Amino acid sequence: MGKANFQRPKGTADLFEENVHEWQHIEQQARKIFARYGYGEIRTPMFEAFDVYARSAGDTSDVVTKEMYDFNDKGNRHMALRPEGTAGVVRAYVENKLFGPEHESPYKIFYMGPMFRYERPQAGRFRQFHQIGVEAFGSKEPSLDAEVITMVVKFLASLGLKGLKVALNTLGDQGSRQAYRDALVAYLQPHADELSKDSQTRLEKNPLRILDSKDENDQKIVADAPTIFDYLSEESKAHFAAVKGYLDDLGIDYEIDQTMVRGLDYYNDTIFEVMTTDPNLKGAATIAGGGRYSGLVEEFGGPETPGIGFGLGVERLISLLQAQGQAEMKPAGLDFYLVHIGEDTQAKTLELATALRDLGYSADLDFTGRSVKAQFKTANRRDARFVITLGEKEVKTNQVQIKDMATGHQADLDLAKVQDDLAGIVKVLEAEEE
RNA sequence: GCGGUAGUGGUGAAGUGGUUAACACACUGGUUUGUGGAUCCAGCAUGCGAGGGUUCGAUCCCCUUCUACCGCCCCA
Repeated sequence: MGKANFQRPKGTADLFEENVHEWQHIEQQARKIFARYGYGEIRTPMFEAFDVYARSAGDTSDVVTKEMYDFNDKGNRHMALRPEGTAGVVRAYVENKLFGPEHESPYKIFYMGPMFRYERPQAGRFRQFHQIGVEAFGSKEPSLDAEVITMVVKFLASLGLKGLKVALNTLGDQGSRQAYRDALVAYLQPHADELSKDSQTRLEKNPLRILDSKDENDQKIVADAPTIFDYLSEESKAHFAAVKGYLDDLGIDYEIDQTMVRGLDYYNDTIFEVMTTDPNLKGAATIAGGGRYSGLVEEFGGPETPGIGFGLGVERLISLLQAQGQAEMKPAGLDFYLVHIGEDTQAKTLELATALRDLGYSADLDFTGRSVKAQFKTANRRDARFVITLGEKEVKTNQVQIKDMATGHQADLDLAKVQDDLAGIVKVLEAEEE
């Protein structure tokens, strides 16, 4: 293990080889599908002024009070590594006046990259983790809610995931939410003594959280609590009904979950989560979470603009993919592996490899002076389609051997005419495979 | 931030207060020297997360620390 001081920071990961392939696949899939829905990419800084996050998340939220990875820079500015994507995107939206008339509305964008939270690592929870997220600004239309939800579902489906469910709820508008909150507190207050310790503090800080408490007794008490649906304004009711209607039309399955709430204050109306029912990820069942919000753009000095978005945890997504055996982790096999014998062949071999690469093939060779047998073993391990052998003899005659690793058949290849010959020879060898 | 479990080579792991730390996989080399995926042979931890202590002696006992994992808070 070596020196203890050179360990990677707590809660971070090094990704390489197979792991990277799955990441690339996911990111590529996201770009492809989001583009179909008209979402362009936005890249914002990985850190912002501390206040950007404090302002958007609410000063008392856990994210701000205990999870922020913050620091003072050399100019004594209070900065923070981004704990989530929305705040930075909203800041950029306002700062670049993307609400201006020359830009599309709704303004639809996605982002992907690392996020940071100073907390104790655990299953599906890291100090540096990655999110793929989406935001759409400037439309209150419920059809946009439906589009966003549909897009996540389609994206996840494209990765071959199974056992997912979309949980849907509404928080109502500001007024509905406040009225409901009061009603909930009024209902719970008489039971305060019976509530779990955690829920007693939640009663003060964030009563809605009690709804999804894990404590059994809390759940019993909550079972008879009033629901948000009793307090929705007509407008919020209509909005939610419309979202459900669109999702039904689109054939997207969802479940209404009245106990689902949000950690951040700015959400209202539609909220949703995509969760897995896979028991392996019980502690990190939520793969993606999002919803509609209002007031954020104003908070950053822009015009009143509604928004909707979601964030998706890539690490969680990957553990789920792996649990389901869906992770595609085989690297692509090599087209050509060049075996060379003798020291004088190195130059010629490198030359041939370069020529093959210029022709668009993948090709590799040995750089450690190993035996022919060893080189063939490597070719095999690299899943090479063809092996080309160069020895003293071949260099002299300019005729090399090309071997089809699947069949063992060999043919001669004229080095002087690689470009013209190759395709023909490959065709012949392939024919012999029949 | 709180509580719990663990930490042996590239990997999975066995193991004991006392000369050479099992076994398997992987890897490297060889099996007549220019040909792979099989078999067989050989090699592969001066070291048991790090630091300190107890002891004649510690990988195995004690303390501290780091890290990972599990649960809570919270969340992706």
